[in-house]
Amino acid sequence: MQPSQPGVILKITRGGPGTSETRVKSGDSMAQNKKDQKRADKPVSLKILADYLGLCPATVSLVLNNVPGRSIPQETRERVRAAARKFNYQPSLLARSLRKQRTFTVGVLVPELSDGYHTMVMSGIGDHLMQEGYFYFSAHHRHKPDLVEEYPRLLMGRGAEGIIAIDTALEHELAIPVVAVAGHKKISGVTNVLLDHRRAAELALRHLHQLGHRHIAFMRGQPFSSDSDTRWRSIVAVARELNIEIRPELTIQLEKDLTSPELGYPVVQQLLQLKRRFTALISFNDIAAIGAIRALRDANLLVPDDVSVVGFDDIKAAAYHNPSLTTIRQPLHDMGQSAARILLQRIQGFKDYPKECAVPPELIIRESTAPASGRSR
Amino acid sequence: MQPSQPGVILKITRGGPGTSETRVKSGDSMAQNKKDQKRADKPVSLKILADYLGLCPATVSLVLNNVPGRSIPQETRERVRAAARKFNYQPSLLARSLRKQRTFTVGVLVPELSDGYHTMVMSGIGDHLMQEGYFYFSAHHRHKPDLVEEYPRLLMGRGAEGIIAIDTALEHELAIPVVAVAGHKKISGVTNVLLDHRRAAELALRHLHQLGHRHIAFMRGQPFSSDSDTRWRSIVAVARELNIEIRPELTIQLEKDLTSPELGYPVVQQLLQLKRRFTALISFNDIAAIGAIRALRDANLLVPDDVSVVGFDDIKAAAYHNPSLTTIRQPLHDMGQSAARILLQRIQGFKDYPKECAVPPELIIRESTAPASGRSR
DNA sequence: ACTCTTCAGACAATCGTTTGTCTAGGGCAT
DNA sequence: ATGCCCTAGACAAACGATTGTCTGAAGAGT
Repeated sequence: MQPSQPGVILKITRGGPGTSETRVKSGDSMAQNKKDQKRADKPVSLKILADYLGLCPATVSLVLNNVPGRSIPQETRERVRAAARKFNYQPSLLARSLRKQRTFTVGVLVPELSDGYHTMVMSGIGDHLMQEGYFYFSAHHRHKPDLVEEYPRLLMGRGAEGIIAIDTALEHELAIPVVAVAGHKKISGVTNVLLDHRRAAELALRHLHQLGHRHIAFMRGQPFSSDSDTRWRSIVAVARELNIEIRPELTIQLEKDLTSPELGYPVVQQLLQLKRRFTALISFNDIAAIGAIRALRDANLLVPDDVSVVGFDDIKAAAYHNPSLTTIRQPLHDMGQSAARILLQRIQGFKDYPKECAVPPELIIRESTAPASGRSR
Repeated sequence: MQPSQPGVILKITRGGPGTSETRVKSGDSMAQNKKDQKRADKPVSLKILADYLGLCPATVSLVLNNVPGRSIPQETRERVRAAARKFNYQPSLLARSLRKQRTFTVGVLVPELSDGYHTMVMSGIGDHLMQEGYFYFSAHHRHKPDLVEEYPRLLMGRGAEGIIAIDTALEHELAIPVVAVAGHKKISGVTNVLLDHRRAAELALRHLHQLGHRHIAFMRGQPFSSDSDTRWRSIVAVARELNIEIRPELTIQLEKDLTSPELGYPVVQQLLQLKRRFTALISFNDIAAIGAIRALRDANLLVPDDVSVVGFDDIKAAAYHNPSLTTIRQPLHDMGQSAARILLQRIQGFKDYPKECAVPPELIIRESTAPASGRSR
């Protein structure tokens, strides 16, 4: 039994055979009698606990970790556990990591923290990692190449056992497993989790084509966005098959590094100034689509009556925008989870990991698309 | 000069007086002659570097850290630095942290990873922390009390030197500095960064009052949301001063734990079924406001013609919604930055930290509010 | 009474750094 | 030639945990 001893932190309960000093850590003068250990100057370590119990740190460690194959009587085990509870002992993951060469930590590289796309992926990642007992550092780089280069190194220095890179242009192989979400470059040691863009292009173009749209404007993503290129090439390929013409003068290009709808507004304004006829617009993503719709509306064009708009991603706002967005859903949360799952498998030494994991998109039809009316510009 | 030696990793360049073994780490059999150390089984440590240089680890550490007051000739310094570069030496922050008892790591506690409010605060936090050379663990708890209790302990075990809690109901004091964003409970050792809710209520109510609204519906936040209570009390107080009546039958209460506009939709639907006249709605936040607007529209009510809606937060979607939202802006990014700044000050031992840091809200007038027309319900 | 097992736990090395102290040797002045 | 100081590093002890090996004592068996 361990009666609580207010005012005294360390006390040898039973003198051990060898070490029977009442060693009191230097920090713990008797001035420390405020409360039990509330204002803990330092968290209590294994050694402190061991001294208190009259045992050696190793033994305490064995008990608390339930190491099998060690003979320690039940009574002692309980004494140890009681003391651990009493002092609210929390093992130092730092020390443990150093010793075991395992940190249960990964690094997550992301361009931006407050963007819908990235945060939905991150929530999938976070869910899986926390569930599996891992923690993660997130580092945002805003597409700055020097940071993209530097952060993986720093993360490794902090013990990251693997890295998940979201929409990030990694340049080369790393010494630890890497999973890239929306990564297109083939790099040795990097698993790419990405959308089936071919299928996505089919869904979007077929939908518009079936609605009778023949004059379609296209918005290309920013050069630094990983998906831009692949998505565009898929669109071009599918358009050819469907005999849909892609006109250069109806093709606009995002440039700015924004995560607000402001992204899509000016480019669509410019498009409108050309006065070319089009009845539909395929936007690079939902955020830009919202900006595009605003630009159309400001030009007295109704969506979908005059122009149909298809978004991409299906971020949360898409369903509640006015008009609600027809969009190509990426299962972002799932993609994050898959990325985390694959990464942990690789960390745990699973060799036959996939080099690539393609997930299927889904067409979500809402209000922003309608049959081509013919009266539009 | 250090000619590169492909195929040989460790080589004593100059025999030191005492230790002149060509000690090769067990892992580095001569099978490892693929490339220099690309597929690094293990990152190169100070000891490996020291063996290679014929120095002792301590000396190498002294050089690389530029420790002042140590006499080491320039030539040696350069030799050391060249080797560090060559092997791409990255010090283990783990080991360093253990030794120096400083981790340059903080923990961020957040209910949800993919919510506009939280992520905007996080981006402010992230900006400041990274800029100051800190990394952070984020942990999301979805308002589950056991996780809210557990995560701070785990974070401390991982060496977090401080914690930032966003919209999180902490219960008690911790042994490390804590800054709460939108925390209202007064807890010893916790600095609260919060909005001036009194001022916010004034801005919202005055605005509607000046537009002629007299029948105003109010939406209260979820009980688990930190701001709910304070915000509501401020509204009640200001309403009394302005002689605005708060009718129970026009007061609705959010319950669900959602971060999508779905949050506000059903409660407003229910409100509409009561068929009570109101010309304006003050929403708990922008997300719920978007859902509310959708509910109004589905009931054939126009915003702002029939009902004016005021949001709260000014998330990015607010400006681009249709109609764009009149809202009370919280400087979320700034609040995150302030929280991080205060936390780091406290970690660095700054004693006279504020117990509270109130930031001013701002009224952003957009399209969702208009003069009361009288023709509304 | 003697040996052999087993039990309960101590001991020590280790993970990769940092940092206070110590020393061998060289150069200098006397 | 002697003593002293300085230089350039080595040495060792941490930090807090884990883990393989070792030992003293008690108990069992003959």
